Amino acid sequence: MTARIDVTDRKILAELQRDAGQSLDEIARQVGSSKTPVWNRIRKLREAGVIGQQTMVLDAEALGFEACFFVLIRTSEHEADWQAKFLKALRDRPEVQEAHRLAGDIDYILKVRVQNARAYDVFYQALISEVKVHNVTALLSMEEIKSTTMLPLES
Amino acid sequence: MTARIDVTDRKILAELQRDAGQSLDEIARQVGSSKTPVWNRIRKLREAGVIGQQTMVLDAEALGFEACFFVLIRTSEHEADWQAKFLKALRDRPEVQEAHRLAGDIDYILKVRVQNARAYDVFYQALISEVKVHNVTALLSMEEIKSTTMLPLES
DNA sequence: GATGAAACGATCAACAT
DNA sequence: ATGTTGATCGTTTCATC
Repeated sequence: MTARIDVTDRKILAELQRDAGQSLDEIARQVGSSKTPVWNRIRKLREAGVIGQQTMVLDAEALGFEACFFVLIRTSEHEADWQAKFLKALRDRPEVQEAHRLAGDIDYILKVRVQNARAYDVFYQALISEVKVHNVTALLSMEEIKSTTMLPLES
Repeated sequence: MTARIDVTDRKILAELQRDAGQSLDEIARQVGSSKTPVWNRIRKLREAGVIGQQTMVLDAEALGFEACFFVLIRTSEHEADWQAKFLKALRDRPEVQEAHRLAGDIDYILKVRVQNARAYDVFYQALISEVKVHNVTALLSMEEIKSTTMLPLES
């Protein structure tokens, strides 16, 4: 299933996640190879789904998204169709940037990025009116110390 | 300070975060403009810091990062130099993908991506030996329902 | 894995509105 | 001031060795 990913592949991936804008020549130089083999590897990694979306990371604050909440959710419902409905609600709401189902006491965690506290409340009210949840705790971020999607690929 | 960002800028940004690989011509067509003005706007947004890193999002699981933890941290220390040391520790550790300072009861939340539970323990032991923390709760992700850095820019 | 050719895209200057 | 055109240059893509 999973294609074998060797040291050169990992170096290429490390470069691509660091700066997806650089040219093949630059990447080839960094990984100690040349254009064509690098290009073929990238194509294969893309086909295998190892490489996903290519995006520009934007400055949330500059665009008016000044509030960020982490939301801890406990629920008493664990039937399949409740879950399907809940997951769909999360996937459909663009303010939800992350959603994970957890092991243990707390069932779900969300990261929600909104304009301000009032916009969070609108989101919250809409969510709880759509699906029943037992307990919700919102943690308000005061400062984003770090935020990256980069994986440490130096192995 | 913050440059005015108009509707066209927002449309361009929406396209760039959706797919940073598309050509200027495509973007221009999508936003109803043409190449040069779009290019000038992108340059300005880049200079203003609204556009940050250009990256490829990789499949963490395919690369062997099979465990993801959210870590809730309480501390009793609130002096400036403790904080500086703590923040530096977080920024220096590549397994920390997100770190936020919070309002309220819990002081910090981290998102930590590692190979497996044992690698998390190594990280945890290293962190608490570097800086004193009062209380740590780790939430283990069982399923990544959603993960994006995209901001909802349809305003 | 290297070479090179053809298609394509970015960048910028000169021009037009 | 802002949009349009096109020339130039670099890059990607792919066939061939």
